[in-house]
Amino acid sequence: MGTTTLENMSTEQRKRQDVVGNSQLPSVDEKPLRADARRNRERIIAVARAAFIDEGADVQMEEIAKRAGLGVGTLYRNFPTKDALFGEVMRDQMARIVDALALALEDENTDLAFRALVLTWAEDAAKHIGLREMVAEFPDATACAGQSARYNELMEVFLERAHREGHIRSDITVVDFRGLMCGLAASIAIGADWKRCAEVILSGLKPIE
Amino acid sequence: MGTTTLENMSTEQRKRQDVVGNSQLPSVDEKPLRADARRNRERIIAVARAAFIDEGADVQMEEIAKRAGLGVGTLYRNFPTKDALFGEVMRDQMARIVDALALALEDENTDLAFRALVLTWAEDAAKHIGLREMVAEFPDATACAGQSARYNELMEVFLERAHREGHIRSDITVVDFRGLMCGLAASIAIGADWKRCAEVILSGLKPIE
Amino acid sequence: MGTTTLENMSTEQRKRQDVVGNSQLPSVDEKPLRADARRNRERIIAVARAAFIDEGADVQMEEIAKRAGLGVGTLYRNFPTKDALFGEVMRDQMARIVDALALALEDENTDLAFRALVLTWAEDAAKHIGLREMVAEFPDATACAGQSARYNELMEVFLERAHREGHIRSDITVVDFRGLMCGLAASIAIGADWKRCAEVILSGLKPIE
Amino acid sequence: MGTTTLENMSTEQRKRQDVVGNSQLPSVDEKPLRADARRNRERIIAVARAAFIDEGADVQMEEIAKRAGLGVGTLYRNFPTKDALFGEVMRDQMARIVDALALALEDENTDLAFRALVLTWAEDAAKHIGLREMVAEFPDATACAGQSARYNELMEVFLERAHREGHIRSDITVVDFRGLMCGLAASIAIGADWKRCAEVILSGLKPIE
DNA sequence: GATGAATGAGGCTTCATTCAT
DNA sequence: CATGAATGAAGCCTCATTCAT
Repeated sequence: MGTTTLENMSTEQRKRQDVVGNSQLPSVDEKPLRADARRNRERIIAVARAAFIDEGADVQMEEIAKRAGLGVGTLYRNFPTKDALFGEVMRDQMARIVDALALALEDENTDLAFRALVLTWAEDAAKHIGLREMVAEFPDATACAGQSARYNELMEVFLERAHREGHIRSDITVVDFRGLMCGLAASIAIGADWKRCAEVILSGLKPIE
Repeated sequence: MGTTTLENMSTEQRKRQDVVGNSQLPSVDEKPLRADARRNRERIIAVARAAFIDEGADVQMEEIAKRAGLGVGTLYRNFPTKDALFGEVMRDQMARIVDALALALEDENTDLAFRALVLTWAEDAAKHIGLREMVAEFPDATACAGQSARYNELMEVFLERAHREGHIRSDITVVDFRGLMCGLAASIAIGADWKRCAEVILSGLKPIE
Repeated sequence: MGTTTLENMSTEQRKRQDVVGNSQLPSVDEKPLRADARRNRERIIAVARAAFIDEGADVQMEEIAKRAGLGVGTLYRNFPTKDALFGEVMRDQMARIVDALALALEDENTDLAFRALVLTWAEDAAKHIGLREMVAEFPDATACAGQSARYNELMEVFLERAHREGHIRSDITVVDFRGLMCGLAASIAIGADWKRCAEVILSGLKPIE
Repeated sequence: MGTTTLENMSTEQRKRQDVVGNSQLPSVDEKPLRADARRNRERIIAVARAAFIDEGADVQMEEIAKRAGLGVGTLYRNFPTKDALFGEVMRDQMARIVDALALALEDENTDLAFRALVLTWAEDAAKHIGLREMVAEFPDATACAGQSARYNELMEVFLERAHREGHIRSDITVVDFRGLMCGLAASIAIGADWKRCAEVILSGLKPIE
């Protein structure tokens, strides 16, 4: 009792915020009207993100350009290298994750918010098997050091609060948690059930009474 | 009671069997003795395994050849393609894992044996970050379908027994467990602490009282 | 009478259509003008054709690229594999041969047209010793199955007409004729005189009175 | 009348001498008895000849060694390079051809002997499609310059006699004839009927009345 | 000598990146 | 600025040849 289980998912569902978000790409149809150079950049990121989180980092630049309805040259005008693009996409993805985290922090029901955060992540990871690879490279990416730092700060607070409230073990660090989330994605990518794996992690994070 | 914790690791340690094993490569110095035509094949596997489990699948054939003190041709004499070599290494690695599992099954203390299995895996994964990639490809590898099937059988028994004895939840499937182990490796590869992550998984696998 | 001999070649010459055609490659000097993205493809084919019909199929892709003043990548952008390029060149060459055949069919003087066809082929084969190898692979090439079929149809008609008019033996099939032309090229490639060999074939094809 | 046609093949058959000969390879079973180092060389040539005339020059050295029941090293002990082996096989093959020619020269019925020579060659070429490639390289092979020269001498005589007796045209040189034979093999290799093609050549070689 | 494992130059192909239009 | 054709380094693989046993 007090423990949130899979049974009351409907309640939890309301709280979740998809860390992947809508993939409403800016439509290609609109003829290159003048000031949408900015649009292009966002369009590229959107397309690249979709490609990278769905298929992993080895999607080719030509392919991304094609899907964006652009030439490769335009990709390279916006991002000097593939790594830079991947980095930018990581930043974008990280921003969503940080946003979701920030939102979760506002929830006064720490336990429920924490559960929702992990479950949403698992569900997203089930839909986008490339997510694991992307989050696996976060630590190395100087590109999104800022986002990463903010994530760490927020998660630090979140973990601390959750611990204080008795929801999770005290020894888990932010790095551990990030690792576990990456691991969760890896489990799911291999074919494991996202709900059960998420429950194992969630359950395993609880304090040992 | 019954719960094995991190405190009595020294006891557990005795029980573990390294699933990676000693990497004592036959030294290169010894002049190519005649009868070790066979040795060479094993040498290649050993070197390739070291390379693949330490750095992942994209180590180049030339590099493996160099490390083995051989020309690429020799690699290709023994394995028709890079995939074949990788597959063989997977089979080799899988064999160790299956052996460790079989040994664990012989232990009458199911709980302890289970713990040891997971902890050893975590420790290995910490030392060899390429392991995640390798195990992630097991399911697809026809090369080691046999090993994989045997793993599933044994683990099925193990999980069933552990469940019956009240050590783990009942809903976890073999696929889930394999996924969790792969995920554990992924967590660790990102920099999370292997012991803590393993404990989270182990703890999370316990039945919900 | 009716028999055309080597003596009145000048007359025949007018009727012939070179099945190899002018090898006027677009000069390399002209700076890569924009609109000749299409030109480049043709340039590649032209260069590759020159290489293949002069030296055979084992000219390297790098070599062809170099001669075309291009990088290998450009070759592969236009043709996915070397076989595809060779196939395209075959199609191109076959088209010329079929065109020459179609033209010959329009000539009301069947005998003369037939002679001219064979003689032109012999002369071409003398200039391009790789032609034999190329025509030898026509039958297997799915790439130019259409051209090949059309050749067969036309030649069937041609042979039938020539036979009906009493110019060639009745037992010769289209396959035989193609074989003989390939053989003619082989004879010439070895150093035999193209005119004499062609005359032997032509004479041998006449009906046995 | 006087003209030999396909109808009386049985008569011709008696006169022919297979220029390919029996492929009775020295049996492998006999344990390396002492003085058969010599045997090995002949065995290699026999096996290599079978391989080359059946499949062409790109049969691999390993393959030939395997078929000969030997190691590659032994091949290379006997022949320094693949070209040397191929050259030796050419010499061997050429020897058979020269022998057949010499035998044909002994026949007082020049016309019949000539026909038989060509027909046998065509039949052999139909059975061994690699023959074309081999004879195509005779001219370049210094290895069998002697055989080649002898062939030329004998054929010179043969052609001269045949011409004198009114069986063949006067303008055909030995090089032409060799070319035509190579071409005949090429025709056949492509799928043309060996008999009809041979008849075309034979008929074409007759003097123009 | 015989053996066959080892060698490595050379060929085909890919794909991130550059650059002329 | 956008485009996409061109580039070429780098990776996989083959096979004639060498060499240790």
